[in-house]
Amino acid sequence: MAGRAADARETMPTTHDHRPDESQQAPGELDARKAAILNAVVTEYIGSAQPVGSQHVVDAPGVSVSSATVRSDMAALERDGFLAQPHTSAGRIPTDKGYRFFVDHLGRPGSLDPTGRQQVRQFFDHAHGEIESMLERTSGLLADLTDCTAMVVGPSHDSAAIRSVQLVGLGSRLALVVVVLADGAVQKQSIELTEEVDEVRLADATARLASHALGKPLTQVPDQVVSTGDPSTDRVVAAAVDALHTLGNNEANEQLFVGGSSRMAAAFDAVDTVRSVLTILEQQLVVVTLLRDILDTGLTVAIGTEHGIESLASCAIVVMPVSIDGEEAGTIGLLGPTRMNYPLALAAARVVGDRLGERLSETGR
Amino acid sequence: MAGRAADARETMPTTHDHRPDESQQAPGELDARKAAILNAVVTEYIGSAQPVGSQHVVDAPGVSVSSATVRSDMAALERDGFLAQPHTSAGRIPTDKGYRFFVDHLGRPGSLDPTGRQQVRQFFDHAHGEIESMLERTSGLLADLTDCTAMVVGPSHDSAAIRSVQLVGLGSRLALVVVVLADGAVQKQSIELTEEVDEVRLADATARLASHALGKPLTQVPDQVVSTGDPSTDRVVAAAVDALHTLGNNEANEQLFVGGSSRMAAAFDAVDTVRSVLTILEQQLVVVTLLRDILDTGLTVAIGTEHGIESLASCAIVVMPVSIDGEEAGTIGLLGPTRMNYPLALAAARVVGDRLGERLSETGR
DNA sequence: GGTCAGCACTCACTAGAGTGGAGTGCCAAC
DNA sequence: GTTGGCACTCCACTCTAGTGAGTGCTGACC
Repeated sequence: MAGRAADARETMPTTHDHRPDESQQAPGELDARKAAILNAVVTEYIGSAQPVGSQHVVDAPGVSVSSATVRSDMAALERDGFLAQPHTSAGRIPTDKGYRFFVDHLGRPGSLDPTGRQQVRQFFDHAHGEIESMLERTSGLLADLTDCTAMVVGPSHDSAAIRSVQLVGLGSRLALVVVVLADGAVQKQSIELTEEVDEVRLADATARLASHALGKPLTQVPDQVVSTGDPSTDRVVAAAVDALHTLGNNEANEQLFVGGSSRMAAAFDAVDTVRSVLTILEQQLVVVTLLRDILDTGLTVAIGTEHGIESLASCAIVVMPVSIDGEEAGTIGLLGPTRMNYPLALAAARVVGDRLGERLSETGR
Repeated sequence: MAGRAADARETMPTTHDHRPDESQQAPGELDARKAAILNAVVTEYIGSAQPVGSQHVVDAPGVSVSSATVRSDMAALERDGFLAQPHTSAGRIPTDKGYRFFVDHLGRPGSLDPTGRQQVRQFFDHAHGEIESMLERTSGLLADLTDCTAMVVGPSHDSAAIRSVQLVGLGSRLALVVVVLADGAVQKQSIELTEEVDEVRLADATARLASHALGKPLTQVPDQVVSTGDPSTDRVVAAAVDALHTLGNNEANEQLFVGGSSRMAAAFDAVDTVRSVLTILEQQLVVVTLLRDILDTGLTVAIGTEHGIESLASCAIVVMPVSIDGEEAGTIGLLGPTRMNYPLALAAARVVGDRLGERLSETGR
């Protein structure tokens, strides 16, 4: 049998020879029919989660050949790493590379179905409340639309100017620095005082702090403050400036909202996988970094091992930046199994991202 | 065979007759040995998740009888609803009623193991930062200690007096009401203005608002405000007072932090159960209400269907109020399968709850 | 040379039969 | 009331076909 296989392979090189002529009319490195077959396999597998056999593919558009021919093409696709077989005599399932090709060349841009569009419209028509609760609910919306777990990262406040700063006494030696930024964010940081400070001094300190910090982003508040003349007040101001820097350098600066994490449980049937994915989702910093990394590499979709996180090897992530007035400010992410519905997820992320951006720029500043 | 069973039952009533004499020295409604057997079954089942046979119980403390006698007692416990059999010729597993008896009468108060105590001590020694992040991390600690999902509800701000109130302009017709409460909480609410308002008027409005609202809890700020003399400023103040009421009546007043939700995936092997439990956990309001309901009924532990939520029928919940200076302010909850380790969970909740309360009363006011 | 019907083959999945063992309930005896 | 003994139950496991969806190969056709 080994002999036969070898014979067969000798007649095969033709598969490679024919590429130059056909690759022109086909996307990427695959001829049109192979692309169509890959498309059909991915599409069906996304729907059924079952290995796809050659018979299921013959009726797909662009594939008007017999199942035998499809089989031969599928074998070629497998050799090239686009498809895989769970075991001999089973159908094919797409590999990460197969999904990648699908996303890059095949999946039509796709748009939301009318129900989805309606849902989005309704959501943003009735959107109200503070930005945090809106982002929270947006994550829920996205999860509903795509049946994926949705991650929404709030705008970074790095460049937002301080609009107001105030010192509020809370106890004899405890005060709160409350900052309002130009984008409407409110942040607080408590400071312990080395001595008791009365209301008048706090007011003085607030005034000095304001004249010193107003209009600058948190990170760019200068260290050196002109003295108020009163050393005790000066110490309070210094502590408050420190607090502002702490806030500015806070790495949990961007808030993360995760919606629909329960959908990961439906996506996999191995409880272990579910657990490890949920463990990742619990780590805010990891998730935020992950999304940023993907964006930084210029990707919109990260499939399987393309992002570095091992526990998410059977997942795909769709990311979409949210921009306010052209400026990048926040990120949307969708997490699902590698066999997620990419066209839908991409469409949903795009639409919701755009609308969210518009919405935020209306109210935000 | 049916005949035999009937015969057997005729000789059985003795099981009931003997109760009056023995129930004195035994807790609840069970004689000492049955209680010991139940104890052993629950304890072993919590550890192994496997039905427990009579043989596994004979060596347990308080059970110095043969397996045959144990079987007869187990049969009685089953008749009384404390144990159940997955099928004939299988061991017994505790019913909800069995767990209830265990929790009420058997499980020794129990304390954390040294490692756990160490962990708690370390945590609170190094605890720092704002209350929100501390509660968040507390939920993580609890999850680590108990291997359950932990829920931490922050203090209610219902009775906290307003310590500072301020209006900050954000755009031509947009302003932010920023409130600092006596417990250190900062809340914000944006208000849309019907007309453009300059900084001077905002300052006037802030001053009036302060003299009007300072020292009162959010919900008790009076509607009627003394006029500033300027109708435009008055309108701003009115809108701000409205905003304060909105904040005060916000039902999401108490923040919820959920930690270790991934542990639910490890607790059940049915993916469906995991999904439905996670779905509940996503609904903040439901969870907060649930915890409050359980506390209100005077329970510390709610097992199976004792709380009303159907999707949590295979779960148990441990709740523990957190008090600051004797005043109830927050709740700790632990969610696990009904076969969770109750003594451990109770001990952990108590210790962490106490320490958290102390900690909050130190810094909070 | 690509396409295709035909064919032999592979292998997960299912159903049924058989077996071992953990567990039960009952009973007669102590 | 307790106990050892005994018959019985039924899950869990293994083994054995049998089935069917799927494959790869081949030789013939256009």
